[in-house]
Amino acid sequence: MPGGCYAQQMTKSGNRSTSAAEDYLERIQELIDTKGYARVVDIAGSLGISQASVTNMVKRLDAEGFLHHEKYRGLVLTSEGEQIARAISRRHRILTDFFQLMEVSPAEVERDVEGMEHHLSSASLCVIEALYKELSENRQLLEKIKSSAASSLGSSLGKE
Amino acid sequence: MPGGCYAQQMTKSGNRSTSAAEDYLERIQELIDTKGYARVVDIAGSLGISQASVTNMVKRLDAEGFLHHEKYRGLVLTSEGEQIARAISRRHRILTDFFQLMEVSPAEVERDVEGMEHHLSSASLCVIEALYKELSENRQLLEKIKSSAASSLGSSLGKE
DNA sequence: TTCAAAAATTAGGTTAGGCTAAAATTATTA
DNA sequence: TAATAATTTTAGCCTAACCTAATTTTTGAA
Repeated sequence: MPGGCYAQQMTKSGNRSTSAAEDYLERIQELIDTKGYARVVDIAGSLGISQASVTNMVKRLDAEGFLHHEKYRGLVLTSEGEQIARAISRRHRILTDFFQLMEVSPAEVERDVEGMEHHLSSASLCVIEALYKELSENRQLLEKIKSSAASSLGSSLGKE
Repeated sequence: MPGGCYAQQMTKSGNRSTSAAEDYLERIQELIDTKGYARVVDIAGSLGISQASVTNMVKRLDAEGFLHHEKYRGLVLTSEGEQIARAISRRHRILTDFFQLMEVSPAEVERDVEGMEHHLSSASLCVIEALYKELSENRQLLEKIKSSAASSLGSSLGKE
């Protein structure tokens, strides 16, 4: 079966990417995909943090080999950085698809996925992916699960 | 339906509990449940951090109203602290049950759940719970999902 | 082509959550 | 009960990741 559930998040060289670093790489890749380039000001806007913070992190990501940065000029991801960005973004998509299918509210999906995407093993991700596949092909089952979830959610105060 | 999917993680007073604080509260409750008391040295051992760090966090949790601490003596959770501990511990159980059912390896389940349990909305948790219920009653479906997950995992390098 | 606005960087500061080493307190045992 | 061991706390330090304010560089419009 093609499109397997790969999801490595470590680098060959042993460099550890933190959750924050992974978020930056993911956004940078997104910006490059959509606009062709990623400026500090756009990264900052997209992540909701200051430009100064972005500059600092970019410096660090350069030092760690995830991207190349030329001062006042621009940046490009290395293959290592791009690999991480793609992996995170794939996790993001799988998790988002899954929770959206289950009709969790958009705001909650976003928050939950953002919180989870850096922490799931490949195995668990594959489980989510398999469930998504099954439930999107089996609407009757999907309805059963959704109503079961909704009824137990109903008997509580909710959280957000 | 009893035993609804409540999972609030905020306090009435508006005190925000961070992930770290929630981990402490969860462990403290566990220790109290099993040994009757929670000492600094045991909390430290259980979380794998230094006793000094525990003392500091305990001071903070006291100041924020999650527990009462008497120096050199001991500590007890307030109802607010206990409420958070129970909520987190319930999330922990639901997630662990789910991934165990899916035959994710024990080490991965532990890491994944630890990473997720502080970030999931009630709605998403209810979905997981509903899936657990359905899959544990429908072995045929369970096998289908597991083999689908395993096959897509197989076509990758894995991660851990 | 110059100069103001925009973008990027630097400098210096904060907070959370860790750490070690040393001091203080409590518990245990000879 | 006195000394040693265990536990807890304090003091001081570190890192990641953010911040604001000030400065430098680049860009774009008159």
